[in-house]
Amino acid sequence: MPMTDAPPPQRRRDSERTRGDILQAALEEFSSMGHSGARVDRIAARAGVSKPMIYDYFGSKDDIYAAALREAYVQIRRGEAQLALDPNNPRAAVRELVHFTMDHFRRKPWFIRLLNSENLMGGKTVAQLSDAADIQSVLVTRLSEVLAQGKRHGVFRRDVDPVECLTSAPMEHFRHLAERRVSGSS
Amino acid sequence: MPMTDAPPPQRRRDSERTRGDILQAALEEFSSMGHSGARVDRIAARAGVSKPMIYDYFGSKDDIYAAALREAYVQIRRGEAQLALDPNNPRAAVRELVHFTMDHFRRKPWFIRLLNSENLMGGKTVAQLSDAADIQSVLVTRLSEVLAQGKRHGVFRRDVDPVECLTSAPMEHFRHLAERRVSGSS
Amino acid sequence: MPMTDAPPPQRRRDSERTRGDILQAALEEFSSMGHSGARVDRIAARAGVSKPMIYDYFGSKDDIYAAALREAYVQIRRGEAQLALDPNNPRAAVRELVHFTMDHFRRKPWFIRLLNSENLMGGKTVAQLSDAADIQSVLVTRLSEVLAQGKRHGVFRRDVDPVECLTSAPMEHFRHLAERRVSGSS
Amino acid sequence: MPMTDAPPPQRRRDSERTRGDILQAALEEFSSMGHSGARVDRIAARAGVSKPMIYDYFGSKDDIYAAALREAYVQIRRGEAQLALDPNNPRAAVRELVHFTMDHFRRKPWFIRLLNSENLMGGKTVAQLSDAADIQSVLVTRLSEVLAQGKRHGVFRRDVDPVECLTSAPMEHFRHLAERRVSGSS
DNA sequence: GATGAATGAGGGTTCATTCAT
DNA sequence: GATGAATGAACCCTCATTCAT
Repeated sequence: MPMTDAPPPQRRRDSERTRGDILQAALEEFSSMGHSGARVDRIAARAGVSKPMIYDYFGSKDDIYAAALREAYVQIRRGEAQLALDPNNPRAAVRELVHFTMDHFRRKPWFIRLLNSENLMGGKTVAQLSDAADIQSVLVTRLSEVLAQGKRHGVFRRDVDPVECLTSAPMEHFRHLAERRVSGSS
Repeated sequence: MPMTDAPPPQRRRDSERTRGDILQAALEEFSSMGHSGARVDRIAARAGVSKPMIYDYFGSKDDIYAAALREAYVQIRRGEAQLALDPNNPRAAVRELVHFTMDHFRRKPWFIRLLNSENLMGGKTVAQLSDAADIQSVLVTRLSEVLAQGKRHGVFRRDVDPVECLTSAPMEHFRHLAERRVSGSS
Repeated sequence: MPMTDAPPPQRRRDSERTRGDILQAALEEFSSMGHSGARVDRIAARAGVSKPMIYDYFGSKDDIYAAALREAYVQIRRGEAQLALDPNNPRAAVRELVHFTMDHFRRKPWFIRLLNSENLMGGKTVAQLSDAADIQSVLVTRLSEVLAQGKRHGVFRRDVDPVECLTSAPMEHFRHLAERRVSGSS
Repeated sequence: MPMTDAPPPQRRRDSERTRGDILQAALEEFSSMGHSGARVDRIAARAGVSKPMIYDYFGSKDDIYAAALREAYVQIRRGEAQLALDPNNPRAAVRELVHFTMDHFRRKPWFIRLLNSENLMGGKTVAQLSDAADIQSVLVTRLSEVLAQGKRHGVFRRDVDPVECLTSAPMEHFRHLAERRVSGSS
């Protein structure tokens, strides 16, 4: 009579991994359901842990939301940091950055949905993450370099504040592009 | 003694107006809070009616949501219908349509937020509105006309399904524009 | 086939009475179980209402607790107010007051248990009831009168602050009496 | 090389001390927060041990509560046992006992609060401690001696059951004293 | 012996929805 | 037609308790 009955669920003892699993599950749940539509039970189920663990690792639903948002930004910034931007060709560098961002949107649709969900809850903005500045600094630094080079090369007409680029709503940005595109092609 | 067919119209007027008030309140609540963030109490308070009235006029929270979505589309379509599109200049006609849409987005920010909130509730899509087809038909018709003319004039290279234009995510649309814009300007 | 099935629970529509029922139930539950031992479910069950009603009438568990405490004081003060105290015999008046209080303790044992339960939750004291002063003022007034008369008649040796009488812990009071009694009788 | 019978005693010492620490922490927690207000986490933190240790040394929250209650009684009884009561002066002996008890209350306020907390949990009474009788027997014995002597000396009018003295609520006891005091002084 | 990690069972609170006037 | 009063079903969160190292 061999031991054929599967071992009991064998609760994970790896706290690092558990934390990651919860975060991933939260990312999925929040981006697909929004902040108020998300259910802590579902996050727990997706992560394969019990509900109280979520409160052990993160403090509350809002805290997991913040952590998920933070994680999303960390992921995209990490990708940007690994980009090889040619400092001598600022135009191409900007193009590269935009392309990477767009590609990230397409490859991880939950990202843009998660960002959108921010608008739907009063007051909770990514800017309120305690270390938001640190996280965004990666992009700011790279953008600054590129813009500085561009100015030096005479490619861009005037000083552009990289932080302003970040804070201007993407919609506005796209709107401009769209309008110019249409009028430009007539 | 003029206008003596009195009471009924007045009643109906009030009834109609109450319905409108509720709808407007729902529009505001849903677009600012999202589907699950919205509270029926708040809609009632905003509309200045009691909660049961809401269930009298609409059947359930989801029904009000659908009605609000419908109303939003009706409003934008009504605007489009009043647009004077030159059938002999399809390029300009498309430009006009896009401009109107963009302007609508800017003037009524709740519209785009309401549309976004759709993605955040599983399954509930505008397509599920019972008369979605009818509502959208205004735009479809106009777009069809324009595209047909354009094809005839040789402006557009190939058949374009107007419905496909509507269902493709706006983001995708913008992405194309953005990518072309960048590469086109290098 | 006569109508023998009892009418449905016939939900109470009398908000005044419902409020009173909840308060009474809370009084019982809190005094028998203490603040943290009390269960909102049980209060609701005792009062014969559903749980949400408790949150409609009072705002939270802590608020019902405060209301119950308040009610307890109101009840004992009401009794004191109806006491006929002879202003010309301060000694007898004090005796009367003490007797009434003791009797109240004996007739409504929950009262003293409810008061005791205060000590078991940090910070929550009767003094924190917003209108504590108003409620206690009945006793303060009566006590002041009696003490003033007593002083005038030369019965009490010196000014006694009635408020101090109230704030001094009953235990301390009893301890003094007990010690004097024992030593006095030796 | 003195004192080489080393490890075991030391171990036992530590074990004993850990147990004592937990008990002391429990005493503080239970008397300040009541039975249901007490948190096992806090007891562990106060005692400087991990939570599972508590379940190793005691079996459950209720068991710690019982142990704390027991410890409280053991402490007061130990004090009483060391009292030098003059068997030939029963009146003074009783006075001494009462004085000691009152002093104990004053010096260790948590004692009376812990006792009070009993009333606030249904069913859990000191009487349910398995060895309650043994613990209380110290006082019973001493009281019996004193009362017996008193009767022999003709100081007390009739048989008094010492156990009844213990079970009658302290409040009742104080009430008698208070009433007599007031009426006696008129 | 000691502990970090994990959980079942329940507690307080909210919310969409209905009843009865 | 209109509403104050009421509720079932969750939802977020906590807590005593145990497992596995």
